[in-house]
Amino acid sequence: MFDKLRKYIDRVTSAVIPDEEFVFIEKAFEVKRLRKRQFLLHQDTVCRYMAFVVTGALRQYSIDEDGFEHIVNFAIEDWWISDRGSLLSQTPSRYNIDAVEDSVLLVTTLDKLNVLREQSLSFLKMAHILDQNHSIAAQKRIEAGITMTAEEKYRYLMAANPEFIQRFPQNMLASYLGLTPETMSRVRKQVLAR
Amino acid sequence: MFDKLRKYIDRVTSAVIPDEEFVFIEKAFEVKRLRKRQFLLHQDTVCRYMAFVVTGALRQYSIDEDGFEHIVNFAIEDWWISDRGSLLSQTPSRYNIDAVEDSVLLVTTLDKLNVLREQSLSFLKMAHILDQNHSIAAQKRIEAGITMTAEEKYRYLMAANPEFIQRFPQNMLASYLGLTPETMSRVRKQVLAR
DNA sequence: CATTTCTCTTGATCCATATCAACTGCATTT
DNA sequence: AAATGCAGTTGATATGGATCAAGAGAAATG
Repeated sequence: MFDKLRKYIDRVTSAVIPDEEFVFIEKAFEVKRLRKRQFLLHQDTVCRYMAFVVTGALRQYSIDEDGFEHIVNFAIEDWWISDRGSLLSQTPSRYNIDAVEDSVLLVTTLDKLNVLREQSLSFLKMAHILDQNHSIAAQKRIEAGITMTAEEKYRYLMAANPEFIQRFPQNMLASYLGLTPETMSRVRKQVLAR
Repeated sequence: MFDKLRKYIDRVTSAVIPDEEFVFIEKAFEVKRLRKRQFLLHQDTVCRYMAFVVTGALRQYSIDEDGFEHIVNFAIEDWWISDRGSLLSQTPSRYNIDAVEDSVLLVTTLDKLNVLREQSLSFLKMAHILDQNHSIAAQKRIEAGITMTAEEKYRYLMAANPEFIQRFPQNMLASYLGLTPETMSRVRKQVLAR
């Protein structure tokens, strides 16, 4: 359970966490299990958790005035998921996060997170690297949105996150790319044809 | 010159930097002046600087295979600009950054940045807050890209960054929103009509 | 295991935005 | 002040992707 998180931190920091440091990390997290369709975050509530995905798959999405869902993020094993804006400022979130598959998470709260960053240098480092990676990926995704055609978006997804394509149903992938399921189906056919 | 940066850090951290700490910050930065059209970063080169804009205006953009520019970021007074991905990993950038107006910057390098984060707690805090804000804004922009119509994008820009509309020519704003200048012009007319 | 409910596909049509083109200032250069 | 060029506007036309509709599997549910 916690071992998965430990290995993850070792990997992204390219180091090995000392046992005495990992104790703090263990104490800051608790296990949370979600069945498919259960929620980690409901819109209009304050985001309580920052979650590390041990097993399973989740999605983060908003719902527009016409009731349509727009998926803004996915998370699978070894990913983090939360609404940082809401968590940090303790204001209601515009997003929902729910489980696409039965999932096991390690969750922590804002307070514990703040303490943890002071207690564990490894964790601080990891958080920093995470921020960087996140910001780089976000930059690329913004660019994709204003630059790419439907087919290019799909190809980009195949290149950047092939796991997602195996893992999530096509209508969700379509939403994530900002396409309709119909267009997604046609584009996929096109791309696979060559 | 440096006073602008000092006030900025005080403001975002909601605190006052002690003099002895600000000395480190002053030492880590140097002044760089750019005339309109001069570059801070050329694509295919490694990004050297993280820059704080004292006065002026800059843009960050990529150029696609057909030679079209796509603006991914603007920066004006009190904004930071850099290609973090390139700076951090010391790999060639896909972006250009140039001055849209004559500009005065305070620039620092990766090495100095790393030292600075250890020397100044205020700076570390600021960097952290910056990361958060950046990641929240990026999330929203991604959502905007997959959710909004042309008119909604323009309205969103008016709401989120009204300074940009005064400051940058319309064709650049169009590129930033992922629209053609023609569509931009029509949408603007629409919006201003009411 | 039958029934209901999703998901995906395919076709027909529609619409928002891109593209192409011409014209009008402004601003910059000579 | 004439010449050149660029930013913005407006109109006509084209097109990528959305929408609407129907059917076929696949999967969840009683």
